Amino acid sequence: MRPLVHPSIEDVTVEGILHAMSDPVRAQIYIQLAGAECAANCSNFLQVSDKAIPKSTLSQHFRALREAGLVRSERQGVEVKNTTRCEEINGRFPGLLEAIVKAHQAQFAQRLCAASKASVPPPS
Amino acid sequence: MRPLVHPSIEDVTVEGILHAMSDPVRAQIYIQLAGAECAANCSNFLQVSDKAIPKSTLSQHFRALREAGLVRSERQGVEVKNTTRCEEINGRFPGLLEAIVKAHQAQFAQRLCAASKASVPPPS
DNA sequence: CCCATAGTTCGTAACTTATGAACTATGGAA
DNA sequence: TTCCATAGTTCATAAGTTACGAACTATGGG
Repeated sequence: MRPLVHPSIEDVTVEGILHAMSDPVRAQIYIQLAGAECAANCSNFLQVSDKAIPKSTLSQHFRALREAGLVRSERQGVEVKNTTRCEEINGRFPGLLEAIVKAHQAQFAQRLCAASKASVPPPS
Repeated sequence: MRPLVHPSIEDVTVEGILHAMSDPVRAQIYIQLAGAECAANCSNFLQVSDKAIPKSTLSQHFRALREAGLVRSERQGVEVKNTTRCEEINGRFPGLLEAIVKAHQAQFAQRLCAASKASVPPPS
């Protein structure tokens, strides 16, 4: 089993970050990691917004996040602990991650709002 | 030939924007459009950062930008004029496009800088 | 040593993207 | 009109990417 590979911060690209964050499952994972107090292991995400994610798929998503430079993964015993590399990325691309996370959250809020309106028929 | 389709602003998604902007050619096109004073036609981009783009590919890139909601395309005679929808998008996702464009530009500047250092050997 | 847990890798089917060739639309010239 | 050039789209297909079940690997107990 090959070791977990992380790009050095100079090799992290905007394209890579945007691509990684353009997948809703990965974006959700990243946002939860960013909001978490401590490192999370992969299995914490076998369930993402009501959707079951097969573990091979999850493993690939973590690899994508790792190779884009968004997360750092470290073996700890039988588990892999994941943390974001947001500080490094902020150093290189200030404001980028914050804007992306904020936009994802705004969209989530807008969807919730739209759904609640849909369930209450409009005044005729 | 089917007419040019644009999503309404409520149907524009963060995922879609990120995915569209994660391609370097599309990002370059978007950034140039955003900086342009007037609408540009597609053929202005048959050449993007020293790389020739086949016109069928270019057409697909414009379609991707259009369907992600990033640009508006309008037929004007034999040409198609393209403009960004940045104001609408800023209304829905404030700061997102600005951060992405800024990051792409920062990366471009960093690459230029790295290249100029590489051509001058380090002091031994 | 064996098992359970956590995750990775592999193989393949499904999807996406790039591009040449053929097509369509528009506007002007003959 | 008819013909042609220009600008772009669409189609077919080859190449690349992604999803996920099955098989595998690594680690830490009993």
